[in-house]
Amino acid sequence: MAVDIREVARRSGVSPATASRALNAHPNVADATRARVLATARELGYQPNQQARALVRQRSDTVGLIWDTGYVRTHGRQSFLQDLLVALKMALAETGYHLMLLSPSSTAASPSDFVSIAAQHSLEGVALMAVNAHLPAVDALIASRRPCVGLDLPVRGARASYVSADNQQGTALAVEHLAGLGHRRIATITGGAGMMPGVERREGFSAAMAAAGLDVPPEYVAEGDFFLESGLAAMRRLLALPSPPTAVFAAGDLMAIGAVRAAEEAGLSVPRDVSVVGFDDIEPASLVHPGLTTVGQDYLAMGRAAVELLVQIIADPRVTGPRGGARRGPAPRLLPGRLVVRGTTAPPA
Amino acid sequence: MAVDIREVARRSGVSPATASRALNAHPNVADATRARVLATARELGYQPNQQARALVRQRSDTVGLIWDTGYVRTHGRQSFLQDLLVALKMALAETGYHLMLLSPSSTAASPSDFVSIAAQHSLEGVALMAVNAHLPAVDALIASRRPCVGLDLPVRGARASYVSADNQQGTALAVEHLAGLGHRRIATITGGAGMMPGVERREGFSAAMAAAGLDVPPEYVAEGDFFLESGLAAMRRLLALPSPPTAVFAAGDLMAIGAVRAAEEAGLSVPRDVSVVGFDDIEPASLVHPGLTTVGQDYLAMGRAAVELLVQIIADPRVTGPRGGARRGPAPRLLPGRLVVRGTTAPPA
DNA sequence: CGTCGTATTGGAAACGTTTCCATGACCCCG
DNA sequence: CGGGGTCATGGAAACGTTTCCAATACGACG
Repeated sequence: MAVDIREVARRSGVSPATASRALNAHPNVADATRARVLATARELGYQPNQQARALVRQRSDTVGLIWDTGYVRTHGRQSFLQDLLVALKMALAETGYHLMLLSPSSTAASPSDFVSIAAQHSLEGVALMAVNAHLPAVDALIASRRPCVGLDLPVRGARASYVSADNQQGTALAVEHLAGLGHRRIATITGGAGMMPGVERREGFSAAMAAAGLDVPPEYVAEGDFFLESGLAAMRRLLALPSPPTAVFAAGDLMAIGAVRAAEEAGLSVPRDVSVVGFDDIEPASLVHPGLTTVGQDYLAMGRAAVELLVQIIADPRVTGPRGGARRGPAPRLLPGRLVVRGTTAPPA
Repeated sequence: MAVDIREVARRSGVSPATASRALNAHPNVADATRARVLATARELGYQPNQQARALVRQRSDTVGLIWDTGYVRTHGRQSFLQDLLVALKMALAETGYHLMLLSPSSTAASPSDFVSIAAQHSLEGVALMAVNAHLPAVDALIASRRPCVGLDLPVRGARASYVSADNQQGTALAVEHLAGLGHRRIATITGGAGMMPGVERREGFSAAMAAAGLDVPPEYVAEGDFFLESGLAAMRRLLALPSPPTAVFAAGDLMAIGAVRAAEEAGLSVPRDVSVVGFDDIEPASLVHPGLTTVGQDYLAMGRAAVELLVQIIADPRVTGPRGGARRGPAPRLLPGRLVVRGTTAPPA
C-alpha cells in the first residue's frame, strides 16, 4: 500500500542504503544521486515509517506528557493547566519532537508506573503535569534517569528539572501592590497544602508581609483548596473576624472570585470596602465584574521554558551511562509573574 | 539495556514465539507455560517495545489529534475546545488507544499535509479540531480513507464522520426559553460564518423564531466572530436600533458576556431591561455576575461520542480494500444541549 | 608506477516484535 | 491398534528503516 524506501531506491537506481543517506542528508552522497532520490521520493509521495525508524535508531523523536486528566478536574486549576498544555504543544512544535498524551491510568495496572509508560513508547523525554497523586511513580521515573520536566511540579534529579511560576516573586508583587495602596491588614487564602503553588504562595505571603513590615496574625491565614467554593467559605470566615482584613490575597483566581462573591454577599463593595488579588490570571479573571486584579503568568514563556529545559536535558552528553554522574539536572526555571491591575483593588476606606 | 522478549523467553525456557503468545493472551498456549512466562516477564520488568510491535502488526494502537494550536488562539472558542480535548483524552484512555497530539505546521513543509502526518505515524484514526484553515488537507485526508472524526467540524466521507453539538436543538432551547418568558423582539449575535457552529446557530435561530411565530427583522441579526469584543460591538449596534430587542441570543458565551457588558455600559440592567442567552457554557459563564444563562454542552459525552465513532469506523470491516464501498461513514453524532438558566434572563419589562 | 587516502556506493545485519508454517505429542473414536 | 484431529511449541520470515563494514573507483602524492 504505502511506498517504502526500497521502492524509492529501486526507482532511483540506487540501493536502500544510499537512498536512506540521501533522504537523511548524510554528507557522503553525490549531489546528483541525492537530487535523483529526492525527486523520486517526492514524486512517489514517500513517507518514512516512523516506527521502523524509531526501532532501528533507538530514538523516537517523541516526548510524552503524562497528565492525570481525572485529577485535573478535582484540583481547581484546570484552566491554568489547559493553557499550559497548549503552550507546551506550541513550543514543542518548533523543535521537531512529537507529543504523546498519556494518562497514569491508561496503561498501569495497579500503582501507576511511569517508567513502563516511558519505556514502552521509547519516550526521549517526559513532561509531568497534575500528577500530584502519583508521586512514587514520579520518583521512580526520575530514578530511571529518563529526562523529565515538571510543569508546576517540583521534580529534581540527575536528568530532571521543572518550570514553575516564581511564586515567591509573584506573591511579593501582589502584597507590595496592596501595601502600596495603604493596606495594612492583609489576609491570605491559601491553596492546597499538597501542591507546590499552594505552599510556595503561602510561604511567599509571609515573607513578603515581613518584608513590608506587616504582621500576619494566624487567623489571617485561611485554608483553601484552589476551588471557588473554598474561596467563598474562607472569605466568609475572614469577614466574620473581630478585626477583618481590608485586603485579601488569594493563591488562585477561582478562590479570589469566590472571595469577591462572598464579600458582595456580605453587603460589602469590592474594591471600596475590601480589596482582592488573585493569582494565575485565568480567562475568567478578565471577564468578571469588576475585573480581577491578579498576578499573571506568561503561559507561552512557560511552555517554551519547559521545552528548552527538556531538550537541554535530553541532549546533555554527560549523563548517558548508567552511572553518568550523580549531578543534579539543570536549575529549575522560575518564570516571573506580572501584576495585572484590574478592578478589585483600591486604597482602604 | 532494556530487557526484550528473547530474554524473557530464554529465562522461561521457551521460544520467543511462545513467549509472545503467552504475553498476548493467545488461546493456544499451555496454562503452565503462560504462567511461567508471565512470572518471568514481571520479574524482569519486561516492557514490550511498542515501535517493534507496531511495525510488525501494521497497527499502532494510536490515534492522532490534529489541532491547530495557532488557530485556536484566534477563533474565540479556545476554552471550549480545550475542554473538548480533555474529554477526548479521557474517553480515549478507556479504549487502549494512545493519543498523539499533532499540529498542522509541525510536519508539513508548504501546504499542510495531513495524509503524510497520519501515514508517518501509522495512525489508526485521526481526530480533527480547529483546522478550519486547512480544509484542503482535511479533504485529502478523508479521500485517503483513513478513519477520521471531526470535532465540531463537519467532515463526511466513506470512513469519516463527526460529532458536534446539536446546534439546531440547542438554539431552539434558547429561543423557546426567551419566547416562553414573553419576549417577542429577539435578536441574535452570530458567530463566524466560516465555522459550522456559527452558521448552524444562525440558521437554527431563524428556524426556531419561525416556529415560535416570531419575526426576525434583518437588523436583528448582528454579525460577530465568537470573540468578546464582537459581542460588545454587536450589542451596541442592536441597542442603538430604533426599536431595540428585549432579548438577545448570542452564538457563543464570550459574545454573550460582551453583550451583557455593552448593555450595562448603556445604562441598562440585565436581565431587567434586556435578557441575554449564550451558548457553550464555558467556565466563565458561571463566574460572571449575573451568571450567564446559556446552552450547555456535555463535553464528556461529546468526547465519548467522538471516540465511539472513531472506534466504530476503524473496526468497520466493510471498507478495508481500496475500493471498499463508496458508502458514507456512520451518521454524525449530534449531542443535545441543555438549557442552563442563570441570571441573565427574565421576562421583558 | 605503486600506494594510499577519500568519496561514493552496496550488501547485510540489526532493531524487537508478531505470525505463518511445520512439527510433534496427545487424545478420541472407530 | 490405526487414523484424524486438536493442542502446544519452535523455527524462521517479515515489518521498514538505519548503519556498519567492505568494496570499488578515482585522484594525488611520493
